[in-house]
Amino acid sequence: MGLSKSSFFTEEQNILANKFKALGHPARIAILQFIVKQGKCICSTIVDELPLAQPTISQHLKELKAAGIIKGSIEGKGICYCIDEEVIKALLGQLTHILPSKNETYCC
Amino acid sequence: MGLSKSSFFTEEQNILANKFKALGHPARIAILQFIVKQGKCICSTIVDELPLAQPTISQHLKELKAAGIIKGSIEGKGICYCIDEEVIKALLGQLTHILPSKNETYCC
DNA sequence: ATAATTTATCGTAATATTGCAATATAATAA
DNA sequence: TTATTATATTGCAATATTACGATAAATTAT
Repeated sequence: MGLSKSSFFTEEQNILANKFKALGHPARIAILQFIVKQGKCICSTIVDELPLAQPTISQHLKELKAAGIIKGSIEGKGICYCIDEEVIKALLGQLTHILPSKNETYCC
Repeated sequence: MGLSKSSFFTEEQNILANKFKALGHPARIAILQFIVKQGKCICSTIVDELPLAQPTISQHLKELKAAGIIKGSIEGKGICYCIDEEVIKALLGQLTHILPSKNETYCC
């Protein structure tokens, strides 16, 4: 029925899936890469950098923030976003768990 | 207009986003975790394990396979799926790149 | 206060995803 | 051959996402 049956899965599975989902769009990957490239936080420079309208960028930033991937804080005129290191580290850990241990035998 | 403007982004960004997108659903996380738990590949045991109909599981497996996250091979009666280690390793590497280097200063 | 700048929200059209019943396909078993 | 078992595909309804114009809200500058 189109409704994703998230209630049938564990809270952990839903949260993890949600973070990956937030990373699952080229615009959001581009935004993250740009934030990392700038080193320090930036704000609406992203709008000048990417071929998307300001409301669209704003929406993507909101999603990344809702998933906990980035943090934002007011800085002077605008809002300054940056990567939440802890979240990325946690994702790395969880992806490592999905990596099967090396000494097992596989069939494929 | 709803159409994701993937042509405006690099091939690399699109492929990476696609893999994350494949991981961005609780059912697919559950499927991957189950495959890992079983160690060896399994096939339609997933259907008995998860609260989803067989065509739905089949569709999720197809998406995971299309994104290159899992591999499948015919084994006896059924089809045997397993994690593609190399892909997970590559994802780990790319996530590490998104992790900013530690000695920088952040504003958030 | 007014203007300028920056970011967020609303509304809505186009498209994509999700889930499943029904059905098809493929391979083995009897 | 005819069953049986395992997986894939089709078609469709319900819902979600994507993108953006218009507009609002918030802040700084003049």
